[in-house]
Amino acid sequence: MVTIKELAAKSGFSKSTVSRVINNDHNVNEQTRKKVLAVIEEMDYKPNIIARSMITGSLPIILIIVGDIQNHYFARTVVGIEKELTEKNYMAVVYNSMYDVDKEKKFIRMAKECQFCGIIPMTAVKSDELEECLDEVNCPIVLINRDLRKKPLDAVFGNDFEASYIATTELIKNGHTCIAYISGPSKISSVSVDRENGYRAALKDHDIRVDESLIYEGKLDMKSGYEIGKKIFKNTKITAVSSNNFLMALGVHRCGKALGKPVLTEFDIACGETVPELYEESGFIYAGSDLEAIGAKAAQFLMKRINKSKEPRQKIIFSATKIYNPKQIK
Amino acid sequence: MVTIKELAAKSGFSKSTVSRVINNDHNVNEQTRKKVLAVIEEMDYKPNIIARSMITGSLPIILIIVGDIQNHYFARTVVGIEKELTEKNYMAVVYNSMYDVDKEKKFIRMAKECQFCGIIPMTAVKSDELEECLDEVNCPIVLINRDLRKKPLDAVFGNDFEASYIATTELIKNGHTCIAYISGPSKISSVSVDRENGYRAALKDHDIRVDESLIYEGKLDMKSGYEIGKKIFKNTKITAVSSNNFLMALGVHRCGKALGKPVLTEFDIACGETVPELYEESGFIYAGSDLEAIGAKAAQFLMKRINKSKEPRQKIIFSATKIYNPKQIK
DNA sequence: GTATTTATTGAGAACGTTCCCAAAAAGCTG
DNA sequence: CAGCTTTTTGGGAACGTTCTCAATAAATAC
Repeated sequence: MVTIKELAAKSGFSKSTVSRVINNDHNVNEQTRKKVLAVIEEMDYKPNIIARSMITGSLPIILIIVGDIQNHYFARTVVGIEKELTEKNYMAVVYNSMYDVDKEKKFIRMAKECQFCGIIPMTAVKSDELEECLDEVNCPIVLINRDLRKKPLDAVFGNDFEASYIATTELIKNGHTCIAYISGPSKISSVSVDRENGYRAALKDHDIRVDESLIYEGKLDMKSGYEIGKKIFKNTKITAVSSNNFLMALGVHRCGKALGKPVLTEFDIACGETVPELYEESGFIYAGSDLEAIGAKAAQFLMKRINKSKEPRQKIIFSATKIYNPKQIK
Repeated sequence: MVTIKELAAKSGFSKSTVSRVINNDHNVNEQTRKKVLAVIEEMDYKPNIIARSMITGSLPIILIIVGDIQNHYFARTVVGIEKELTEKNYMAVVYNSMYDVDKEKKFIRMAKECQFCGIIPMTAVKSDELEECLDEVNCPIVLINRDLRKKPLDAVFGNDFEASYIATTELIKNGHTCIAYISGPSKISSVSVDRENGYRAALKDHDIRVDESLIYEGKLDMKSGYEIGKKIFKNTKITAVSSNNFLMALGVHRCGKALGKPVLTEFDIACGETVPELYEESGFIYAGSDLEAIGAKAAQFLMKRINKSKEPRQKIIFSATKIYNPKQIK
């Protein structure tokens, strides 16, 4: 590999001058700059990233921690982050914690040891331990759909209240009045609380009484949706379900099919987040924020901090713009 | 951060000796080793990866190129690779080429510039350009489900013939005799050829004549499956489809539902690869190799090469062990 | 007891950059 | 043209490792 030293020898200038040209420092004569640039071109010089990182003390790599990359929610957001990073010549290492707090802590420590230049922890659960762990880290951090109690950090959010409100409203538009709700575990994340409130508000705004017995608390996974489905289908008054998330909605769908119910035809199922690409036109009703856009924004925030921006802490909320209801098309 | 220099000062030995202890070089007195290790423990020393990479000339990071990380085929394999790497303190950067050869070339060059220590190119298409590009790279490369014409490299394969053979046989077990097939573009990859041969062999072995008019060539995506579905459902003799891949199978399913056909109940759909986790018990018949295992094996191969193994080039084929047919359970 | 080997340690270069500071060259002021 | 500032350049340290080679200490051989 060609080094600065060789460029210096070939061009007749010193290492320092060549370095200045490379980092386009303005303290260099226009003539010299041209000559050096010509040599760079000629020798096909590429800077040694490791050597550069040796000086700066960090690699142009950021760590993204996700619960499970096979979950579309994380996958899409990561795609958004990476598109943004690649453009700016940064890279990302993605780690799956499989929703294990200890693993997440391990990854965060690793990011420090590996001298990554930033972290986007899309960590699974709220935890004081995790907050402490993030406190020890000295590189920039940007949060997605999460706030920390103590540390004020840049954060990007989807509008979960709105998403659930819209999804539920679509059910009402389709003529449903007896709509069950499957909530998430409210203690863990504010997302679940917001979505449930969206459901409640949608009913109220359409003069439908909220029946607490129609609200079931699930565990966010498909199995949980399946089990709750069994209860829901016993109550023949219910003609539709609004679910906190897609996986539980899918569970209800599976359950309904197993029981021979007219799911996705007469019996509608909605959820307050976008669905995986493969399910996009499969009949589920959904509303959610643009995950790729959220990821991209988070990456932008992070890069600003990496470049030592002193702007006050920012927080952005993305509206729920991805809406789908097959019965209301055309 | 604690450095070797500080360890040296504190322990009373030289940088060199401390370095030897860290890399457990045997040329060091047992007493000294213990003392130094105690200091390392006490000061919570962590080696500086960048400085180390400066010497070795490469980062402990490998590049994985995939067509699209949102495709379960890639996602699962990547999970397998990463599990293996993380254990050995290596990291992975994953890039989505979105099936664009130019992007893939760009990524390969980048891996070289960034001095990554290995590449697993799960590249989309066969291409001479790409082969040339890989030729220029000097770090170890391991292939998955692909062979290069010129360069003999370690490679890991799924058994595609077998997978398609099994999937088709399951359809026959379910009582079907008039089974259409959706092939992939045969010019691009040997995978498509193998799977088609699996279909043909399954029919022959069960004394069913292969009717060439029942074989449709698709483009691997859902839309393509949907379009072919239209043709298939016109022919009322056909009672089942065996598809090259899952996405086209899903397309047929969508088409069938739109046309009001009894898909996944009377009309069976099978494919010669595993399906995304969310579709695992949705009614599709499938057979395929364990993608995580394939990924893990590829990572092992790669790490052997990184550690300068001089073993002859290896090639492993994973049998199609993941089989699902809802009608043949119990 | 001297010579030779072996085990253990240390000094210092090297990796390819960036950064600080000083030197040289050029331009300006009076 | 002396004295000043500004522009442009170069020398060399620094980053934290590993690696080579030499030096010392200990052990063995004769």
